[in-house]
Amino acid sequence: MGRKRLLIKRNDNPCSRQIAYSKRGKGILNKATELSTLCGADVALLMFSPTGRLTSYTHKGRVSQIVKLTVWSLSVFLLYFRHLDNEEFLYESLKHLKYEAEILDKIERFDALERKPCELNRKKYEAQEKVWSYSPDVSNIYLIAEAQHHQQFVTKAIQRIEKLKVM
Amino acid sequence: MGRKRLLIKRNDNPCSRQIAYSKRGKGILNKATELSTLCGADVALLMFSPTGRLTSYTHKGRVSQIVKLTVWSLSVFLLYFRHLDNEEFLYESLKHLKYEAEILDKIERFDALERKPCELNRKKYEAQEKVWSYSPDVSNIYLIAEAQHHQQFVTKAIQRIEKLKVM
DNA sequence: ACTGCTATATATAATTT
DNA sequence: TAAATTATATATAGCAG
Repeated sequence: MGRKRLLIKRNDNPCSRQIAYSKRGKGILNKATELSTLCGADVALLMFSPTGRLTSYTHKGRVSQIVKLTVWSLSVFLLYFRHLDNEEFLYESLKHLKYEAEILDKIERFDALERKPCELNRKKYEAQEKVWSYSPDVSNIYLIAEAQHHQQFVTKAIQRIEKLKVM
Repeated sequence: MGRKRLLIKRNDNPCSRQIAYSKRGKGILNKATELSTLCGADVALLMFSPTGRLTSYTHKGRVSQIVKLTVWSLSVFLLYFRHLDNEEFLYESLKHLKYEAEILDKIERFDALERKPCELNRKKYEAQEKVWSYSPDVSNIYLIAEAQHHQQFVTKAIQRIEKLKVM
């Protein structure tokens, strides 16, 4: 889409790489917005620029809000590891984390069990297909805290489902 | 980009909405891939189709792998709530969750502290800007489990940072 | 739904300001 | 060096099978 046909290979010039990112980033953000409004699709887009800056898009739906919050936590953690030697940065991170924790403290009034959206009771094979179609490759996880975190999450999910199966 | 200029408004025809999603979904997926390879950017893209099917893209980097795994957990949970009345679906979910838990069990050999990538020691204001530029709106979270989950995560992050500040 | 086609709208690489 | 312009490549709306 430019004056020259472009090979999709890593651009080794840091300057033009950043320019390309800036342009294409805006483009894809626009596409995500269009897809979301046009088709009513729940879209979450996360982009870390070559210099590490995060840009994200999510429409106002439920799934994306949760994803956004999760990613925020992760991005803070990753920034923390990148800037371990920067005292002042750590202090700023800390302040922000405390603030977020306070907000999160107030969320407990919501309860998912009051919101069972069973209107989408589709055929069994459809449901199964969905579950199996998403198989994450977990071989590249480096943070032990993350692994444990997810492990706990999945374990709780199992317990919860098992409990509801018995009821 | 079609034969007619299109208003970016919700398409109320379910059939053509699905077709538009199918085409534009592929397009944005391609854009995400290009952005990632061309600019070396860490991109995560998550799209739920109008019928609820998840398509995701992440390059092979660390951040996105974690995000992908997180989102997988969330998507299973959300599907679970949508299909509460479907016994067989629950059983299939359960099988898959158990399998994932086993994989996660084997991840503990990685340790983030051996991988401190301090090469990006930039100016303070840059770091601060990054942290503050991402302010998630947490007002639309409906799952109490999710809120607690994130709260715990953030609390642990605080403790860890405070511990390292003292050292 | 799913391909392929084509006319047209959009995105963007190179260039200029 | 960032923003605007321009020439071209790409994406896709409307069709057809």
